[in-house]
Amino acid sequence: MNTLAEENYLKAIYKLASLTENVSTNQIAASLETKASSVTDMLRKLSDKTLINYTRYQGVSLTEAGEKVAINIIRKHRLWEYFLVEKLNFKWDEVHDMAEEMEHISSNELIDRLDEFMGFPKRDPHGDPIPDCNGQFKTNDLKPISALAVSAGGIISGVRDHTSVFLQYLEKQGLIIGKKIMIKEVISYDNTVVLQMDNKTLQISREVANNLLIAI
Amino acid sequence: MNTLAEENYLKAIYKLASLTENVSTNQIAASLETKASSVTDMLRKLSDKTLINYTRYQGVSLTEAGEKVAINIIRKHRLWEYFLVEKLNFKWDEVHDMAEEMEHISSNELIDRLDEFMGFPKRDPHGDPIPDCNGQFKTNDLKPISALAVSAGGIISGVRDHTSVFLQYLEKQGLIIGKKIMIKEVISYDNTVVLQMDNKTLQISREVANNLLIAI
DNA sequence: TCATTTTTTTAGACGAGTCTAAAAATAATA
DNA sequence: TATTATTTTTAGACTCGTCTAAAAAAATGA
Ligand SMILES: [Mn+2]
Ligand SMILES: [Mn+2]
Ligand SMILES: [Mn+2]
Ligand SMILES: [Mn+2]
Repeated sequence: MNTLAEENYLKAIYKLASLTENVSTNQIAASLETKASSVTDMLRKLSDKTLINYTRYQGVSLTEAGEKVAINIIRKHRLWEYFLVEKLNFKWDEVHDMAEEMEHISSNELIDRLDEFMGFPKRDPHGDPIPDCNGQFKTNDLKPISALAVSAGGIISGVRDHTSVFLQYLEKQGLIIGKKIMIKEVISYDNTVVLQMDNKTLQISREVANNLLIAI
Repeated sequence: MNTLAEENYLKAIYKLASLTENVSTNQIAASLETKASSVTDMLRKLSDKTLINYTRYQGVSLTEAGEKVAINIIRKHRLWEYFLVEKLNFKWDEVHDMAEEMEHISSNELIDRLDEFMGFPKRDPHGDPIPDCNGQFKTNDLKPISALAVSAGGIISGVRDHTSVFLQYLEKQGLIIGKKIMIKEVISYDNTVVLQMDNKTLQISREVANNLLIAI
């Protein structure tokens, strides 16, 4: 059907499209750690397969067919992550790279049965919604902690950064999904956020606050 | 580490080596449904990586390193097949092609945890032994039914042909792993084998008898 | 043994996916 | 608006894995 490289491009475009309507060549290159010239080549190929809308210098968007493929890859990624954590007892910071490979296992029958085997989970270990077999899922209506005002609060429900080093830091601080937090203060000097959790006070940097998502 | 193509070549060489000591270029080409010239190219590459012993026109054998890689791929293949049948309720004739993809998932930690999750199974759905995490496994001491004399018998314990069409045929005839059979007669005209199973008599062709393995 | 057949290797090409360097188009700014 | 800076595309090359066609080596057998 589609090659591994094509699938990775479609997924990257899908994720970038949630931020900006039309995705640029350079954005894709940065996201896939490749060169703009390589991206241009691939865009022509994906365009020929009518998986993206592409006109030179104009940026790209996914077609309906392309979006369907992208969502299916994300579905696989998140279900495998869930499997690795819930069934094989990996930690949430260990599963992303493995899922990056497993999301390309082609069989849909397999992934549907995996979904059923695990009881149709709704969220992956990082709080991201898992699309169902028709590609439907609730969009995450989450805000970064950095967007909250003082005395506002909520429940930790997702992360923007899936790297092992970030997730391990959160774990160490006890900042895991499901925890309730409240903003006590934002230090104006460097935007450090002081927050309350479990009757404890702790400080997180602006950068961490940007990458930690709260359900309000 | 090794590419997908390299892994498939190593696995093919390993399987062919169980039949003949030194494996020929043409044998590999046939087994992988590719051309002899492609095989020669890959052999040079695998030789450079010291995964095979290769001298021109002489055929190949795996080095210790190459054999280790091959056994690990087979371990992954069989564990995934077991998973698909035992956990996701696929039938034994449905899992081979999926496992062909899954055997290339790289993480050994993952496969070791999968092994543990399933209780360290010793045989895959087709009766083939599953190597443990050190590559150890009992060699299958099985004979094809066609090698048995009249009035000899045993327990169906493996298959030589993993194609869906063959396995479905066996299933339909009730010739599944664990069943006890006994040879009643071999018809000399075409070597059709008449056998007894569950107080029933049934006939199988020479070809089927060649591909159905018995523990004696 | 020597000619013929078979097997294996080499030579040269191709597509996929990538790269660097340079050109073209677009955006920013003086 | 004209010039400069940035972004994007093109041109040409490379690796990987494959192919066909042809040459070389090995096996067969008259
Ligand atoms: Mn992930
Ligand atoms: Mn995730
Ligand atoms: Mn198999
Ligand atoms: Mn098997």
